[in-house]
Amino acid sequence: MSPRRSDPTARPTLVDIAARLLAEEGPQALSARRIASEVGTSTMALYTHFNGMRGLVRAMVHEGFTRLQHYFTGVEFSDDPVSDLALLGRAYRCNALANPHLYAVMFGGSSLAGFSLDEEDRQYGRYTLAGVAECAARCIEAGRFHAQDAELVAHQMWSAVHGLVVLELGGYLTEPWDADRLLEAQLVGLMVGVGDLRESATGSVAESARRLQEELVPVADDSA
Amino acid sequence: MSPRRSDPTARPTLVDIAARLLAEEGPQALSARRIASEVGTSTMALYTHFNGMRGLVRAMVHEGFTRLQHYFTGVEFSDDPVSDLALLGRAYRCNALANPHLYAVMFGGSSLAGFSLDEEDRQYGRYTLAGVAECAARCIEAGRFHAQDAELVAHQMWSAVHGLVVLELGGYLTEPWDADRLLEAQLVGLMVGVGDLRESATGSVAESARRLQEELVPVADDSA
DNA sequence: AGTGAAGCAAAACGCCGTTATGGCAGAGCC
DNA sequence: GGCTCTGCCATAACGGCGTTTTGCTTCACT
Repeated sequence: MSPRRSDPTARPTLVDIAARLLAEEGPQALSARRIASEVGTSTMALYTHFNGMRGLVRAMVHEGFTRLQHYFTGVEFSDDPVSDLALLGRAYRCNALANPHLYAVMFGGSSLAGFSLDEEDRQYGRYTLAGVAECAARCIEAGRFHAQDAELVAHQMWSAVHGLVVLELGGYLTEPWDADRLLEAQLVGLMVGVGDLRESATGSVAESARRLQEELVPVADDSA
Repeated sequence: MSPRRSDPTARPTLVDIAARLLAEEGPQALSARRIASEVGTSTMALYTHFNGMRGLVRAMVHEGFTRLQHYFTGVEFSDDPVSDLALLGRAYRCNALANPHLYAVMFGGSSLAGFSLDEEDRQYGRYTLAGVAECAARCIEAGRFHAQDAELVAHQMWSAVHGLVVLELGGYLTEPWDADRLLEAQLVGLMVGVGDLRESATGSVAESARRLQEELVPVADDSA
């Protein structure tokens, strides 16, 4: 009945090749026939293992959230939780820029092969962001934020950075209001908006920019 | 060479029917054959008038921005520019909720028929948001915002609300952190983040919620 | 009336996702 | 060893897709 969503031992190659195809040549290269010929089998393999094209796209979405999770776990908690939160935002963007097409499929855009997420997929996605809420809670505990609801703060963070990334991937952000500059303003604005002092927020965001190079880039580079 | 992008006198029916099809049955109903049979012609009409499927999707994107513009012009400037700005954010969301599939195509999601926007399309989209920057400038002039760059504020506003809407349309925002609640927090957070006093921001955002019913809903309902 | 261009119907081409059929290899059992 | 049974996949077909070609019709202009 249900497609074998993520059985890494059985056919890791198929979803990997599909992900590579999507990343390198975009959505239109991701056809059942093309994948099959790339793997060296017939299209039937795709049906026995993934119950069709939709099942494979679903498996790829899960893979996408796993990669996002990987970026998130790369940020270590410091004694400045606001800096941690800003770094999580940067990590979110890094993942999206590293896997732009996959990211587009994950968040409802790119209706690939008539694929649409179901509630289980979305719950899977929400769970990935649990760490952000945890970090927001630490900001509140530290007295940096006046906001009370850590989950709400996490969702504000999510939608703000997500919106920036979608516009960036869509090519809407160009000089002089490019994504890099907008991100800095957006992060500081977010922290101040939920209660941090502007001076503290500016410092923490700047600190997170420093940590991006030192902590996160090595994590992104290591080969799984 | 170039497809007749928006020639309202020649074939208004074709793009209208296509838009209706997209709105009522979603992206997979939007096929050249289906549209042709709905209009009562052959698929060739689609090529003589729009240079193929991509050209028609492009025309629909322009139509989408026109609708967004229509929502924007529905908000009248009051003597509280922050309330105006918040209302523009609400108008943006209203348009997206009224035309969800079209909205998805406009912003890079939903790679319909291999369609992708070109720089002209994006410039068309950016121009639509000029009014937001204008309103942000009025907030700055009124001394409500500490931020200096009105365009930057407009972009922050855009990406924050855009992100919220994309997550909402993707089904990611559920109780108790639903889109309605998140929008209120996001709007207040934005205003405070760019320099408004929390008390003033809360008042202006609440005022904009009142105006949404009085000003904008009538505009949305009037038939063109 | 003659001529030109424009618009569209019909059919075909090469893709697509999907399904039905059938062959083949290996496991379990006698 | 032989037998069956099951999982896996190659092949081929089906319907639908966007697009192109061809040619007919219609209509404006001289």
